[in-house]
Amino acid sequence: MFALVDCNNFYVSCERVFRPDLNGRPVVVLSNNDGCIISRSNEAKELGIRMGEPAFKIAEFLQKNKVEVFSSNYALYGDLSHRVMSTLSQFTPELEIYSIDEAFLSLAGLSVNWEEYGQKIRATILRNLGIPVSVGIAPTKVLAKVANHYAKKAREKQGVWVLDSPERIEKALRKLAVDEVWGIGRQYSKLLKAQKVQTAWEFLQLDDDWVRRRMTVVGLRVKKELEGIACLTMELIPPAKKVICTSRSFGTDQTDLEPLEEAVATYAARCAEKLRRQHSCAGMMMVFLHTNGFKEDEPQYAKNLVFKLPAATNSTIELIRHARAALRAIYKKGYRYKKAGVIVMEIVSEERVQGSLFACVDLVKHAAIMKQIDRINAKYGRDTIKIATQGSGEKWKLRRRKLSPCYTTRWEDIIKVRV
DNA sequence: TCTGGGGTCCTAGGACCC
DNA sequence: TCTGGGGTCCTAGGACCC
Repeated sequence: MFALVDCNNFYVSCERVFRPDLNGRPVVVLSNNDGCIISRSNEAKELGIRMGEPAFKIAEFLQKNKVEVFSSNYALYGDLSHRVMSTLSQFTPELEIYSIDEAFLSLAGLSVNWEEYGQKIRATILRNLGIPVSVGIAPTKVLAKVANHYAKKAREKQGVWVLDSPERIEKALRKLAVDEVWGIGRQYSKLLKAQKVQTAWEFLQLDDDWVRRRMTVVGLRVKKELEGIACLTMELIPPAKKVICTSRSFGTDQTDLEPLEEAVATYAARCAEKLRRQHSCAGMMMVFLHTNGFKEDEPQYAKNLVFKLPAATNSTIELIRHARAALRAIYKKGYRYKKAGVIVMEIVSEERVQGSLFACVDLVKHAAIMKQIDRINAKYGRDTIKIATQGSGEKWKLRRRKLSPCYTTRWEDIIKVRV
């Protein structure tokens, strides 16, 4: 058996942990740059606020309905996510952290009452962290997702749903719209609806060959999982990333080269940090920038440059140097830029870097410097030491007007209790 | 004024190898 | 006279997830 534990309205729930006065009220969290709605409390959902809705379009509505609005605070969400996962690890030797707010637990070999076990998980997370979660328990991962879906919907079940018999599974799948199934997105549900398939149960009645042909092995795997045949296994150790991307929209449009250089240098530095964290080096890089495609009346320009690095590296200094050169090659004066980004590819393990016969920088020396920089920044905070090109971000940094304090990760932001 | 950011996997087809 | 068999790598495009 597998359990899928999913935090309810995670970002909103994180904000509420430190603002209990917001319980029972409509609350939303915005994406980076205060762009779109990406998390909604139940009350906000009931008001009809849609996922992904641009915030400026409904600004008036939000105000009128007294919706509490927050900018994304990833430092807070990331930290609380860690704590949730560490609490979950008490319930199983096999935990797969699937995303910032979800995890699969293998319950293999456990002989307990599933319902009670789910309730225990839920109560523990709620007590330790103040975050409500839903628990779905079933024989395969896809079915655990289905169970979780029902756990969220049926409030009388108090957040736990178990699918442990063919009868229960059939009943659940007959009522489940096919596009709610994990792995069936917009395109496949369109394809399925053209075949008169509306529910997950009807999907199961399709011919395996047809599914394989039209939806590849991925679709067939989903079908088998729904039939109760486990095809997906637990991924206990997160595999190293094959591509790493850091990109942001700017708080305000940028025209000059200099702030763009700062931004791109900062993104390159973040990529370098991510590479070092997974003990990898990148052999290829892409730098891109573009104007705001939504502003149809303004001149548009978008360009990217992909190139091989002379030797695979995770040195901030090296990556910034190359990213900067690339930016200069694609930058054109006279446009209002909205977004830029750095992507690193051809990622290899640190130990398996192929040296370059013509290398003109000493990457071994760089590695030693990076190690010290990481150590200092880990202790004293990000960018305590940084490369000068990164600048201060004064001109281009994210808009985050409604940012909450970093209650759990900054000394100055810790809540003070008066006795 | 204003529209997020970061990933994975699979397939088909072409070029090329022995 | 006849037109094998087995394979890799790369790219573009399409699907999906949170």
